[in-house]
Amino acid sequence: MKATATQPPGPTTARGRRTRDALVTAARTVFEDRGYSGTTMSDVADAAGVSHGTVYTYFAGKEALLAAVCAEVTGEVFAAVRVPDDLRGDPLVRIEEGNRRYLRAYSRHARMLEVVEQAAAADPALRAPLDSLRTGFIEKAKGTLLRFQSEGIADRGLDPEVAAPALVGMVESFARRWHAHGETFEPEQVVRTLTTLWAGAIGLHPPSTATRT
Amino acid sequence: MKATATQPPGPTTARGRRTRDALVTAARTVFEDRGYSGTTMSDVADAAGVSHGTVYTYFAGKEALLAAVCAEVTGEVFAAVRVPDDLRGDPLVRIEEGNRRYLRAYSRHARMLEVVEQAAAADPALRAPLDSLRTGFIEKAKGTLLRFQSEGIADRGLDPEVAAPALVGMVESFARRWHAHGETFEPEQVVRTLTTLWAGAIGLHPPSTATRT
Amino acid sequence: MKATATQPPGPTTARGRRTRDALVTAARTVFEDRGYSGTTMSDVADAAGVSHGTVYTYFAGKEALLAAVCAEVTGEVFAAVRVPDDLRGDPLVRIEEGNRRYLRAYSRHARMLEVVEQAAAADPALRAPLDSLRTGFIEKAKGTLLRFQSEGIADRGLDPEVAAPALVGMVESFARRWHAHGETFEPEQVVRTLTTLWAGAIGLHPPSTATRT
Amino acid sequence: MKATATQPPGPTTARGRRTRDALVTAARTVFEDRGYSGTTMSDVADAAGVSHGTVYTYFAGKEALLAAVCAEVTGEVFAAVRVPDDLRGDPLVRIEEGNRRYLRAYSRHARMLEVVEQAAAADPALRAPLDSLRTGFIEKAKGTLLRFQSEGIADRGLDPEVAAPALVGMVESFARRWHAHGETFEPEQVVRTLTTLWAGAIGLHPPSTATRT
DNA sequence: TATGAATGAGAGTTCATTCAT
DNA sequence: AATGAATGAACTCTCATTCAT
Repeated sequence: MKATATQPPGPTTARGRRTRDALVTAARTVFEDRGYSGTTMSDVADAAGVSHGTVYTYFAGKEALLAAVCAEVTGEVFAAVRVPDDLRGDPLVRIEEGNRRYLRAYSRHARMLEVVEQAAAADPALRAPLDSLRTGFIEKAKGTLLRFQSEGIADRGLDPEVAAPALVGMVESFARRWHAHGETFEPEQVVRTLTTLWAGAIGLHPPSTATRT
Repeated sequence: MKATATQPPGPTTARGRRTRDALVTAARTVFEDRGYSGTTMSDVADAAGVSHGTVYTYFAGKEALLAAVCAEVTGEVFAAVRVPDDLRGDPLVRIEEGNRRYLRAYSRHARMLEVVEQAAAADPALRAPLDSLRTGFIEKAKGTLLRFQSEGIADRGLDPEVAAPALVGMVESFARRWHAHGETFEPEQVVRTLTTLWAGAIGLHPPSTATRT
Repeated sequence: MKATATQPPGPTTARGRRTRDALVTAARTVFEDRGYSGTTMSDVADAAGVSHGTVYTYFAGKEALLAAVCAEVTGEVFAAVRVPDDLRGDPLVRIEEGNRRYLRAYSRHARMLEVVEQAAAADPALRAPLDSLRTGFIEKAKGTLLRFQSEGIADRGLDPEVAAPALVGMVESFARRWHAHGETFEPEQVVRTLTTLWAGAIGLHPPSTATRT
Repeated sequence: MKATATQPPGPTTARGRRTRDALVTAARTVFEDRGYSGTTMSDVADAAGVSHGTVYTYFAGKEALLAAVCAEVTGEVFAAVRVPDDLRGDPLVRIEEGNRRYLRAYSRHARMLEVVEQAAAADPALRAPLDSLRTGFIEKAKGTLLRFQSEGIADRGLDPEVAAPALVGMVESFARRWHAHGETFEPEQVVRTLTTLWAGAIGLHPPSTATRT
């Protein structure tokens, strides 16, 4: 472990804020390019156009820098996935829209999430934001499933504690694989297929099926 | 970058074989303990009871060492998951048995797979064995799905290119999460639930029992 | 503080022993030249004619290196000061010979002792050898004083717990000052004076005084 | 080496004087707490409640800051040790009172003197104030001894050039040791013993009482 | 006078890898 | 085949000092 270096205070001047932002942005790019362990503090400083000592003016160390980038990323992902209320009506539409948004958001940030995962393997402290992101999605899925079950339109025999992480994992792992390999799928085809899988998996038999044919 | 070191030839004497085996075994233990980047060549040499120079007699470098361990592990996993022919009859049973074996095999090797993934994030050359493991499972799933579709017992509207990785990913990501967190599930309950999801996802409506008679 | 780095094992080959010795010798010279904080590991490596990584083959760090030098020095000082038994007769001669040897040994090692003291101020772990050296002399002085008192040839009103450190300190601080400044004293004149002070201080009135006149 | 920074001019406004004083006071506390090399300019600035850039408004650098603190301390010590004229009569009383005051002053400032010594070891420029303090005491002792010798109440065979530094060193090194270790002595007992040693060392045989009457 | 952002030289340390024995 | 001494590039992090505002 490391002697917990004191986190520097936030910048107080406009110039400081600008520099800090430049550092986070630069870090994001460089981390995506070279991975966590492949990135040196000097790489980041260079990319931000400051001396490497300056990085330590704003971040206690490499880890804190990644944490800052990570917070930004998970925030963006989570925000991008929120399904608006007006799509609440049809269960299938709701699932589909969720998947569409998730895949879109995940793709944009896939590399960075991969990098964080790499870093977290070496430094468990970085696991937290990833976990809370994932848990957030799982909780959402669990809520959806429970509602469907209580409405009688989903298989009541399913254990939501198992089903929810499994289904979230299904979409996430597909997205990861999609990004990692060069494989080219037609996005809407993917969305449709995953939605069918999701719906079928929970035994969805909505009145909407009638409408859909 | 790295000067492409030539892979040393395999051991020719019995003693050499013994040393090599000891190294692979030691490496496996140490990697699981400390992760890839957390492990030094000396750690491995110490654990195997040889001097660190000796490691280079058998392996071109750290990466080659991990590759050797990785080959062993993926081989074991793949072998452990093969479903015997006599369970081929009932589709549901077949899926269930596949999931059961997969989860079991994954648990045994979860830590090592995690380590390889960590290493692969930093060094893409290590990606290959992981990919081929995953691809193997996906191909199997694809074959199964195609057969079910041609037998008319699964949803013919599903694109197997999307569905297969998604379903394999569902089980894998559940297994990973299961291992990573301390969460305790009742194994058979998990198998049942994942099987229900799998079957429902592909729209399995087995005339199986009927046909079987 | 520092994560206690594991102390490397001693060298096992002749070559290793040679290198280690060269490092200790080089370190001694360089420390004397530049002080502890003014010396870099590379300075030492250069002086020993090895790469700087090699230093870490034998010493866990800078501190361990100083400790090794320090052990050597304190050992030498202590050995050099032992007064042979055949001078045990006359108390005055005994005191004089003790002072003579102490001053001589101290002068030879004054700079290094100063350096260790400097280092100890920043890192209390290094205080130990210095303290035990000093305590060794004080104990010896205390023993001498007690014997003289019990023989009735020294002032019985003196508290040896105070007098012993004071008298040892008198000689030590003179030696230090002598070395630090360029001041040139005639060595035997110094020995004579310090001996007179020592003897007078403890109220020595030996039968020997008769002989001495 | 270091670019000889020009010493900033003294503060001209009342506010400036206040800030400068705050800095010296803060520096004294922090140096005592963390030692010279363990103290950063920011530590001092923080303790004084100013930004670290401000320190350079008043002091050319870290060294100059220590010099300022050091001047204050040595001044206080020297002042505290002056023996008032009305104790000039009895030689023994005079010696005793000198020792009492010295020990008292030393205790109050022991830590800071230690710190300065530490700094001086790395940077000889800081040696000056310490040396002049010590030299001051030695000169005083020399004067005393010479007077006693000329009055015929001290051993005329002693070389004051050697005896004076030795005796001052005796008291100083005792005080240092007293402070450094946790040892608890009864102060008056120490004063008495040191005085006896001092007096005996110079062969004081005061017709004092006789003369005094 | 005060601020605090920026600098950058430089330190200690690690470890994969090479190579003489 | 085995050893372990030697290498040296590379890295993270510190902090005295400067300077625009």
